[in-house]
Amino acid sequence: MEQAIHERIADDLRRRIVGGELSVGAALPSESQLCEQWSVSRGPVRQALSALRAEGLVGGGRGRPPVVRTGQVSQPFETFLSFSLWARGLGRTPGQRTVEIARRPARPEVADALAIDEGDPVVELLRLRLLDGRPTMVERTAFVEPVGRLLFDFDTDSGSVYAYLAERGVDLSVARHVFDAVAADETDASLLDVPPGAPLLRERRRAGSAAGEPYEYSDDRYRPDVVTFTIENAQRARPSVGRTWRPGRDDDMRPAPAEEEPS
Amino acid sequence: MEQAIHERIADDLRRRIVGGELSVGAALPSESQLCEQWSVSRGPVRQALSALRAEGLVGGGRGRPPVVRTGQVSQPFETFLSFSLWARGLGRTPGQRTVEIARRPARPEVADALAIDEGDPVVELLRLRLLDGRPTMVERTAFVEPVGRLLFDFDTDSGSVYAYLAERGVDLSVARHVFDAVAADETDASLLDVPPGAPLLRERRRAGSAAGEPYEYSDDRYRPDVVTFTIENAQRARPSVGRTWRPGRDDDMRPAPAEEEPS
DNA sequence: CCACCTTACTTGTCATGACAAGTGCACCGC
DNA sequence: GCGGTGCACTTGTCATGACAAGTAAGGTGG
Repeated sequence: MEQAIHERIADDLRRRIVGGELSVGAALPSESQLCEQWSVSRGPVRQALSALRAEGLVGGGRGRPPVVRTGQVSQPFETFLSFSLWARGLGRTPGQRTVEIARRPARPEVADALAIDEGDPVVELLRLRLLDGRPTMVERTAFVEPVGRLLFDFDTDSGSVYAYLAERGVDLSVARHVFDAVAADETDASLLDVPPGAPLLRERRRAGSAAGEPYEYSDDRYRPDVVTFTIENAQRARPSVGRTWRPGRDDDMRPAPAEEEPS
Repeated sequence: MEQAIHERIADDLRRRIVGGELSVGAALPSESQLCEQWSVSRGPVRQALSALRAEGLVGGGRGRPPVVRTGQVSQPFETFLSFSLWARGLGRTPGQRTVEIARRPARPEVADALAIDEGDPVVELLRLRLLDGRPTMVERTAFVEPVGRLLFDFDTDSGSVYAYLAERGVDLSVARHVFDAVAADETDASLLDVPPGAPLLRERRRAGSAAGEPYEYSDDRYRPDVVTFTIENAQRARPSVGRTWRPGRDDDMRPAPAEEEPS
């Protein structure tokens, strides 16, 4: 028995929900029916349904059979952390152009985020990320020195830094993302092909080990006409988060979007 | 017995964790100990721990007693939905200035978001939201007509629209938030006291009933120097989301933030 | 002194049984 | 026809019991 029964039940139901076999609003089999189908007691069945409920996939309550709430699944941790993995999962082609990689003393903001002293050495990476060849995001990442030094042995244009670090034994398992908006500076503007001062969606990310030790701090600036971030929120279920690609047109970025003005 | 035992156990442990009595990294009582303390079987105890695990508060695994992972709790649904409730929970004073409330035919974007026909009547509300008297957010909300009509009997400058709608029987129980960045138009600029074209953090929110029927669509534009949004993400636990107030200075918004430029 | 193994303790999983509480529908009386 | 009632079915909650699987510590043999 490799996988627990309740996980197999959950996986099966999840597959049927996201696959569309069970459409939104449709009623799932009742607990007793699932018990019969899988020849198990109510325990594992309830455990599976509880997991799906926590994911926000199914709803329902006492006296009411479970129903499909949505076919949307929250993006897993790795997908949410790595641009390359996210793009590939979307079926798009990720790309990158490394502008510079450098070892230099930590600036105050970086030192604070990485919990090291100002002036301690860090490895900073400045990359332009592409989606199907289109400029999408400017990434300014600072790694603590023991992690960053690994990057000098790696072609940062070739693939996912995250996957490379993972196979080198760097465990990134907790992350904190803070979102705001900034105006494009000269570097952003020329790389992303937008006018200077254009609004960009900024994600500042701090990621580290399970113990809370920070490994990387990143300042990512997205073209808001290409990428948005999404939070799905329900009364009782846990929120689900995701990064969303918007297949917009190239000329979509106007200085002031007047089309949404009321009156 | 008003509250189920497993909920009482979970509440007690949660209180002790966020209250600091159980610090991060500390071990919780083992299951058998909790069984003794509460004089219950393992069922409710495991249910309580499972809930806390889903909230990301505790970790641990087979053979290892549960440990406190973090004292941070995800903001509850209502707090994340209502500006007034959020501000008050923060200990700040929310304020609002209603610029206009109008009944008009739905524009295409609004009609699409509310799943009604273009030109169907909607009630649109344009408000400036304040935090401790400082301009913080411009809110453009469109309600479906049956809900929006209630607002004409309500002083939209007096308090929380959500609290009012809730007590009138409107159940907002699912919401979807999409984040991007836009440049401030003339209206935004004059209300928020920023230069036209300044970058704003935009949250577009669609909220509705549990059945998925949309009730409101809102375009909220935040001053990014005052409010940010946060996602806390861990390898196995569900993500926790929050809206964060940044006690910044008033002169913090420069045309181009050059201080974060590398090299 | 160190590597290995045994052992006690922990959590994960599952079965079985029982009752409470909520929902929806069919039936019945008016 | 219509409204109210009762019943069948559903999920929520909890007890008890059992075994598997993983962890950590202490003892043992080299």
